[in-house]
Amino acid sequence: MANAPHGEAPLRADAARNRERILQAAEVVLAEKGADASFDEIAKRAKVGIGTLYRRFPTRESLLAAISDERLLALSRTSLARDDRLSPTASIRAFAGELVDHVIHCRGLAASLGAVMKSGTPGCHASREEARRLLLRAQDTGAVRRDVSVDDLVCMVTAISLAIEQDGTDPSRTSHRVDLFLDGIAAR
Amino acid sequence: MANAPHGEAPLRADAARNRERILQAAEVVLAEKGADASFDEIAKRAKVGIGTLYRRFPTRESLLAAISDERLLALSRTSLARDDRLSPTASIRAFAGELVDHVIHCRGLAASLGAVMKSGTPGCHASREEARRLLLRAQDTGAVRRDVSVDDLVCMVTAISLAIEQDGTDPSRTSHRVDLFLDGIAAR
DNA sequence: TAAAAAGTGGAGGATTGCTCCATTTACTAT
DNA sequence: ATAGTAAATGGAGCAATCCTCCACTTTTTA
Repeated sequence: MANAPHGEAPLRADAARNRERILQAAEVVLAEKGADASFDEIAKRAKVGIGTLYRRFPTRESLLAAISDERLLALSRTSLARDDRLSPTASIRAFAGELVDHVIHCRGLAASLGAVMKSGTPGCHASREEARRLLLRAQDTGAVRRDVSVDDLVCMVTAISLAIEQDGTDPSRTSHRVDLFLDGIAAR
Repeated sequence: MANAPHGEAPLRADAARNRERILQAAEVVLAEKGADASFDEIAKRAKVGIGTLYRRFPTRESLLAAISDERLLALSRTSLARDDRLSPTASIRAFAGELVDHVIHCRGLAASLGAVMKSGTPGCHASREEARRLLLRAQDTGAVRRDVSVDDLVCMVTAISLAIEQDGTDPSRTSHRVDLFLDGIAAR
């Protein structure tokens, strides 16, 4: 587990410890109360002053990004690792499905997924890169239209997740929807 | 212009007047500051006490639904009226495109579109009905897959609108995107 | 071990959400 | 017309949350 902000200077020992405490607390609180849980509560649970929380994670988005980071990194790696076993389209399908699963798991993340994915955290960056790679591969083999972008893909994932979160769509419809969207971007 | 809540007892004259004022103010403020604009500001602009606003629209969603209502009703009617002039697929395309336009116009509506459409307001209800009708017709002529639901369609509209709202995609690409996704639900 | 750098906590000002109820206004029945 | 009543109003005010700021503490460095 990385105890440093991906950005620059390494943290002082106590700061790194606190950062970790915050992330753990945040994960619990967010899973419990959704992505708009109060920062005060997170700080309290982490036994850290509110100031410390803000210093480390100036925006809600940066906190969400940090929490998602490891998972996204793992997702990207397994995706990369398996794609010689799957067709380009099937790879995208799998990756998108797993992404939805993660977003659903962090209740409320959906609404800010787009911003989070652009946050530059290693995992977020890696997963955007992986999405790009998947799309390019599929486009090169002629399976997907040329005019589809990574952002289009992220938007799909967002919309599917939102639907599940908000109007209580049955999560089992996820893969059906992913299919629909993917057929939409398929070349023909 | 309906001056009554769709639900029950008709409003008193002054209340109806105020309701209308609120809706007009809300439309302006929401278009200006997005769907999470403060209720206080809306009340102030409508020259109405905050209490009045809450009495009439207890939730943000109910306000959004009321604002969308007339427009959605109109959309449904024109859609119904023109469908002998358009192919089933073209009808859906047109309807979906107009829906996206409306959602874009109410900045921030996209994220709660699903919930709003289920609110039961006459316009929201009518447009869901119209969507259902369009889908069924297209499915009966074999133009669209059997496994596509109204909610799937709403989800797509959400995705397209989100894409435009969030990463500032050029709205002129809307119809292109609608095409993209409609191809996805086409039978083949 | 002392100076410098980094980090901390939480008080507090600002904003917003929402409730509550004394007062005002519109309807209704006579 | 008018009195009675039911509906509607406005905004004070409490609670929750956001986020900044800075006097103080802890770690690192030389």
